Amino acid sequence: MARRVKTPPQPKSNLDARKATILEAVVVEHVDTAQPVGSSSVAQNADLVVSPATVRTEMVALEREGYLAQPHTSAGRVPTDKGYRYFVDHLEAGVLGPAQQRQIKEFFAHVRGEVEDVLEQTSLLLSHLTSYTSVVVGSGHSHATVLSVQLVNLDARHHLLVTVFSDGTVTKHSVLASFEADHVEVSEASRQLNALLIGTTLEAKVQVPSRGDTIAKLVREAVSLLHAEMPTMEGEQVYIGGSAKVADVFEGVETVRKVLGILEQELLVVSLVEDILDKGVTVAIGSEHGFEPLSSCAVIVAPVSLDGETIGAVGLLGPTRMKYQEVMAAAEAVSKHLTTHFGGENERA
Amino acid sequence: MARRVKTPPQPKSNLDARKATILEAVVVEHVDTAQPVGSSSVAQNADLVVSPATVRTEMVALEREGYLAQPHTSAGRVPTDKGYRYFVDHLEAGVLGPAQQRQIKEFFAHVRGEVEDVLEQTSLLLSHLTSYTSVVVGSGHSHATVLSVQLVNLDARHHLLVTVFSDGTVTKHSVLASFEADHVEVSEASRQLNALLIGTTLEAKVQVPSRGDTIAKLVREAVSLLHAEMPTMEGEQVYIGGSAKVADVFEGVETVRKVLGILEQELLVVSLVEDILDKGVTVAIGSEHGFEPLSSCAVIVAPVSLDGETIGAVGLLGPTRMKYQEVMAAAEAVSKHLTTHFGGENERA
DNA sequence: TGTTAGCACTCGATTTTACCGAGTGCTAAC
DNA sequence: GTTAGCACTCGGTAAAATCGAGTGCTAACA
Repeated sequence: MARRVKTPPQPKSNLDARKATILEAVVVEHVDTAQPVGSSSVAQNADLVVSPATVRTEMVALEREGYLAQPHTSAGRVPTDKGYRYFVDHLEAGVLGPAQQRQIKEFFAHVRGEVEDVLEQTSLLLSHLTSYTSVVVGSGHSHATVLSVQLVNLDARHHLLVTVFSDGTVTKHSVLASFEADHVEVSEASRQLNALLIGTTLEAKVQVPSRGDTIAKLVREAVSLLHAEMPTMEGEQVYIGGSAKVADVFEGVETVRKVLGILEQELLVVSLVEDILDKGVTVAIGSEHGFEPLSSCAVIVAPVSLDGETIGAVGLLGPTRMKYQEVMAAAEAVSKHLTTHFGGENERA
Repeated sequence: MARRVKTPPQPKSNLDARKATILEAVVVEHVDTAQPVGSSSVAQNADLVVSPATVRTEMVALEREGYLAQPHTSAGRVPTDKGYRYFVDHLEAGVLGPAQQRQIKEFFAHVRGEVEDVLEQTSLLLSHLTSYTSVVVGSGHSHATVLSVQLVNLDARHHLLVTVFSDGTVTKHSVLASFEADHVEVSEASRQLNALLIGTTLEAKVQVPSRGDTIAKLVREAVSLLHAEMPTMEGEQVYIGGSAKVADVFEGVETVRKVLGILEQELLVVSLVEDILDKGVTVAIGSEHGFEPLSSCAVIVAPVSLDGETIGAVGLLGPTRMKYQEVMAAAEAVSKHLTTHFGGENERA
């Protein structure tokens, strides 16, 4: 039962100033200590000038309204998902520490290489920066156009279809033909494929030759292979950085196992991140993403765009008890840098 | 201090039959129960017809010789690395369960797609089969020959060098030129590159044009990019399956964290596997691989070859307390299947 | 009416103690 | 060389005792 997150922020979450302060104090302390927070530490800590007793009264109210929970009688309070949600919704944009800022600048000043490499490195950066597990997603090339297609023959029946797209990605497909084709025929097929496909996107229909000769058959085979890729997630790239952090950050072997298991299924991770992005949200807390096995996790995402188009995302996965401000700032900073990195690179207008 | 593993098996490991039986019983039971093993259970269990007291005497000897250890006085015995080593050295080849055999057959009968996909799937198979973490390594294409080179231009200064090798791998390299080049020049460079490189390996030196024109510069740039790849591990492929199993199989969060951290550094994993392969060994137990952070692990490897050449390996990583027989059988079976899978595919002689 | 001090009470966490028993090493008899 | 017998060790578990952080409630207070 996923809690729906609407674009208008905090539909009815209106807490008076003091309750808000108390909630915030509880979140901050609990994130820091991982322990239930008692009334007295809140009373001292925050810039409230009230007694613990008053705080207690407020806490009872906050609990009734679902922002806090009590692990058991006579323990302190712990934020609920709803409590965290209020907290992040009312978080003013965090600033990154100077050391981290420098680290990011440094990184993007020196990083080079293929897009794939950059994304992979970025995922490591993010994970180092935040000490949570990071996910970097590069969207598939659904509206990239074909720059070049080439059919290379390995032997009489095996060929390799290599396609270059305008976004710089390269795909390969094995073509296993039921008939033999020689070098000349393959070259000709290659030429025809180029003529046919260059400039098109994979979504576009193309007119394939219906003749029955070897060349036409090769062409048809190749085109269908390429287009078969579309409906699947193929072409999506996922880079997961710091999965070892899972063991640090979650307590309980069971949780660790579950989260690691999820991370292994990269398709799942991609769709999770994209779901969250689609909702227009940057943070999904606990059950909000509607993905039960990760109900003790929070996921923070930030889109990476190019020409107004979302071409990927960076994400961070940690426990709901997470340093939201820092992590959100890091995700945002990195996604911005990535955006300009690719933007600057592709100045081919 | 890595224990050297020489080709001549068990240099001085000669235990009389009874000691061997006892050691074996201890290993088997401890692998099964994860508990120290006492003299009485050994006396009952094994087909020894001696009393616990006798077993105890033998155990004292085995401990003195370094095959067994005692967690503390008045606990049972636990095998040492040396104990496990003796055990696996004297293991007759295990047979796979019929269910597993079927699973493997099934898998290789139905698997298709690119080599990379097959290897990745295989790593999942292995991990399912054994419930340990698996590592599948594909060697780089160091002696594959170039089948095709193509330079595709993205814009005036950005080009993409796409190379197809005889082993079916495809690489891409961004070429960022300091000068502009038009479509025609790039095509010509592409043509020349083909003439120059087709049929060569990346190890071979080629005669690049020394002229100063755009085309020659492009060609030189491309060739140097390709050759720069060689010394690094690039081209190595690693597929790790079931890293979540780490959390099941090792006790202690600390160990889990450490092992996961290692697994993240894929280069490390590759070199570990290749080290073990180089030693001509199939099992590295505990400190044998000389890699301290994995001192509580055993690694089982099996090479995958093609035409007598080792083209990759499958590996399994678990605790030293591991089901060696089963796992070795699985690794061997899968590596055999992989070998014939690729062997059968590439019948282009 | 909202705030606070006071207080009895709860209940998980920690420490203490007691105890059990699996397993050992040794010795003496077979 | 093997075995039964036996005293001894020591980790693991369970029961008991204790502690104290934190609560909810009530009554007094501003």
